[in-house]
Amino acid sequence: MTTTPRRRSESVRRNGGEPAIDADVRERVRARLAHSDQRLTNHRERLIAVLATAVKPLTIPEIGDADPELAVSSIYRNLTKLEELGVVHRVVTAGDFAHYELAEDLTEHHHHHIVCSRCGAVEDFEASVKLEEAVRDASRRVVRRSGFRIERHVVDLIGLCTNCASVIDRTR
Amino acid sequence: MTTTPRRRSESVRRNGGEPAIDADVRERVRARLAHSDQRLTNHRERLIAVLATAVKPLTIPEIGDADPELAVSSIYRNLTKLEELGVVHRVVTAGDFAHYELAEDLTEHHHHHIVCSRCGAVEDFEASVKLEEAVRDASRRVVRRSGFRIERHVVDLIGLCTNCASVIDRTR
DNA sequence: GCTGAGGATGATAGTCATTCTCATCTACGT
DNA sequence: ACGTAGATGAGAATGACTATCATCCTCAGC
Repeated sequence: MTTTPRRRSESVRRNGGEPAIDADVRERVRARLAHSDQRLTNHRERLIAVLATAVKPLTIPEIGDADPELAVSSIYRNLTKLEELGVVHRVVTAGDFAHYELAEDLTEHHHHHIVCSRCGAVEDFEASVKLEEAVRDASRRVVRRSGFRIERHVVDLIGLCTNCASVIDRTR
Repeated sequence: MTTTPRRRSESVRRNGGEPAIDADVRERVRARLAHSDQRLTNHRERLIAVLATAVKPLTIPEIGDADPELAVSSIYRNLTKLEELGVVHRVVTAGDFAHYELAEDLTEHHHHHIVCSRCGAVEDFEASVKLEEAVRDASRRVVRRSGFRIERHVVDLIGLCTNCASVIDRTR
């Protein structure tokens, strides 16, 4: 991977206090896990709490920083399982680490991403109704034409975050 | 990474013959390299020829298969350099390998991707005018609001390719 | 409360795509 | 032809991610 500067979590929580999941979200997660005979363990709940209180998709180091009780190997194992069950989504960028966020049908908060092509940093943004309609149309057309079974879409705006932009300007 | 089935290139060429670049594209690539004091070497030209004749973004193994003369380490080194110069784009998916394609302003062929969330396979599709307008609008809004310097956008439709869909159906 | 069995945890070792190293080669100006 | 800056390629190194396995929970049945 590219020699990306390693950022760690600064202000990653939506609020300052203890991470606590919305009871509603917790029950929906529990239901989805139960559906596949999976338990909502203490650690999984804390993992989801960290993601639920974040304002943007988090990397594994960021999750570990947010709750140091969580062992790295368990974070990886649980994120993989939770992704299979559709509870979380992996957001792939150009950076060194994958980013994870809660699935949108749990948070009721459909959004898209602004991604820095240099360091892989991710931010959220919400799209217009027109954009969503157009994507839905395209999706339908593709399903009909190709054999793909489309499940969701990604609309990313790629560019340089302020930090990387200034670094590049200085280099030139 | 997930236990992705390792595909190799099957029908990856747009035509069956020797890979040859469109003279127009070659000159534009040469110009862009010269602008940064880089040479369009024989190997770089062949690398670009492989990408230019492909119908979809290619992985490094696929590039190596298409032209076995190209050493893997050189493919990586040159793709990295060419990406910095905006000649190629890296397409990140959930699969084991990154995919590369020629930059759109070289091919004059703006398109988007259908990505399999299970094996990372990628196909191209073209978007409607409405979608493109909506994305452009969103992009402008984001530039004004965040500090990001938006350079391009990605619209991916995520789902399961026919192959992975049938595998999953069989598992259930 | 006690027990046992299936699953969860976490330290550590392993894997493998990607990057780095460096000895060699090539292309171009002089 | 010569020198040099850059390009090449084989192999080593890196590091994100996964697999392993001994240990720890959790909970149903007693």
